[in-house]
Amino acid sequence: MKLYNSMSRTKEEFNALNGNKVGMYACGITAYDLCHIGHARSCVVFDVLLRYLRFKSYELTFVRNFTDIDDKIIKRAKEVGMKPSELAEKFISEFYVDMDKLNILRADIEPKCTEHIPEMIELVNQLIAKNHAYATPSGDVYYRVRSFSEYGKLSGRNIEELQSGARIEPGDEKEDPLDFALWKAAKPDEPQWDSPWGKGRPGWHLECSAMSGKYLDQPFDIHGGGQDLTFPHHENEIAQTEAATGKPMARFWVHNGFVQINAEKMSKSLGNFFTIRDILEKFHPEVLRYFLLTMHYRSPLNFSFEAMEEAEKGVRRIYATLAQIKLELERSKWSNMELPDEMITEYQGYRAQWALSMEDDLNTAAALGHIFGAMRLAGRIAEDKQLKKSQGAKNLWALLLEDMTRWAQVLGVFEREPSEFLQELRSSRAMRKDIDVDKVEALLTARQEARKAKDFDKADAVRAELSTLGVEVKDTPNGADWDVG
RNA sequence: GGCGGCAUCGCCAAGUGGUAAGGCAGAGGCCUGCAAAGCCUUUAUCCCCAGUUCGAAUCUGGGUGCCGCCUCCA
Repeated sequence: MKLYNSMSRTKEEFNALNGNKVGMYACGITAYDLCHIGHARSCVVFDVLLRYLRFKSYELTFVRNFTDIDDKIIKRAKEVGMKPSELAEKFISEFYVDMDKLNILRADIEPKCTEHIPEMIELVNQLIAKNHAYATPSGDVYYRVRSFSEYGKLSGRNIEELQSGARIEPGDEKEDPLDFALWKAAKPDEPQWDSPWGKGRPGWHLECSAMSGKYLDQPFDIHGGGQDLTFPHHENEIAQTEAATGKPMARFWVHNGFVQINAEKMSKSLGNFFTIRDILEKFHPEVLRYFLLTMHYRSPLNFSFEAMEEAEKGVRRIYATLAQIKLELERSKWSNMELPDEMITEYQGYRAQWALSMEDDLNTAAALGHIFGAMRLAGRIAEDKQLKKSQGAKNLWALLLEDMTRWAQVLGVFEREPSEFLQELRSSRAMRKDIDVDKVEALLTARQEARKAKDFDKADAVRAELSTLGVEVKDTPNGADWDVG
């Protein structure tokens, strides 16, 4: 497959160096608050990458860390009167709640920063020994950025450009404004660990170098994260790891694009901030996951509730078609008729295009387009009175369901039993629109009785009433059904 | 100021040299007691200008507009 490598700024052919073993590391969350849509996107993107690599039979080891100690955690813990470790634990468990709903698979290894202090200290020791780092009298340790000649290679910056923007805070003991902290001397009332430089705690960038180094062979295959982590976080990881080991850190650097609100960056300061929970109050989690896959992972993605409603319709349509096909397949007798060759060819086209799309830098948006194509074809066959009873239709539908299982497994959507999912989706929509389900059922029964008596005026009146409630009635061969309009 | 990205139908969105996927919305039709759902048909020459090429949404140069990073951030 082709994968865009931020380091080379091109799509490159991805292959594993070590047989079919692949090591992947993604920067996880800092556990100080609930996850927002941006986290959801990043996690979905790397979840699909992980699923796809496994689908392609790579033997993948995926590491995703938790930052469970840093400035933000300490600050928030003070605000709410918790210990930083308690706060981090709380938000790590909240993370799992959200991610499970979004059908994000667990990483193989989910290391926590505070459980890897010795590894980090060891890494700092190596850097000091190689003159890439220095301790200050107060017990801070800084990375000597100018000692690493390749600094800036990932983010495409050079030292001089960075120099102009860098500042020294009062009281800093840095040799150079560009230097960044590897180890921070302890402050009173803050979590601290013993180290050769006195009590203190690790800097943020250090943990990813230490933990990826511990769990993955270097260079490992894929390092992922949000676009904003490119600089300085990933740049600093590279500086740390490569200066210490003398080996490249990772072969592919993969960055997902940002979620935006009204074409602007989502941030707390702008007040345009949505947590995953905010969304799931109104929408089924699978709708969110689907929505996140309708755009290429490197593009900025504009979030809105209107866009979510559209996504919801898309998901519903796929499942509705699947449900219809499953129903059709219950037929016991099939004619000997085969499908026209053009239909077979068309179907094979969607199938092939799906694979090509995924091969091309994980183009889930295009892949979904081809799934729609396949669904439309399936529906077209079901519309044809002759074809729908044919052996040919049966074979194609069975093949489609089989393919769909694979597609769903990779994308992490459309995995559910269609009828069950449609029920859940309807409940979710009914809740969002404040629809009283019991009342709807009662009206529906009344309408059915009227219809049985051929009292269509009354039946239509009831339907009109349902319509004002926001409910649309569907008459099917198996009775009346309803959905949120 | 430096670095980078983006601009495709009413909206969302694929498409990196060979003649514009798909979704949502709209229109007409089939189906239906009437509807809904579904299916069929239908709606673009790709921000502007110049250039390269037999051929460009796709490459080059210039312009305009928007966004991101450079400070914690998925």
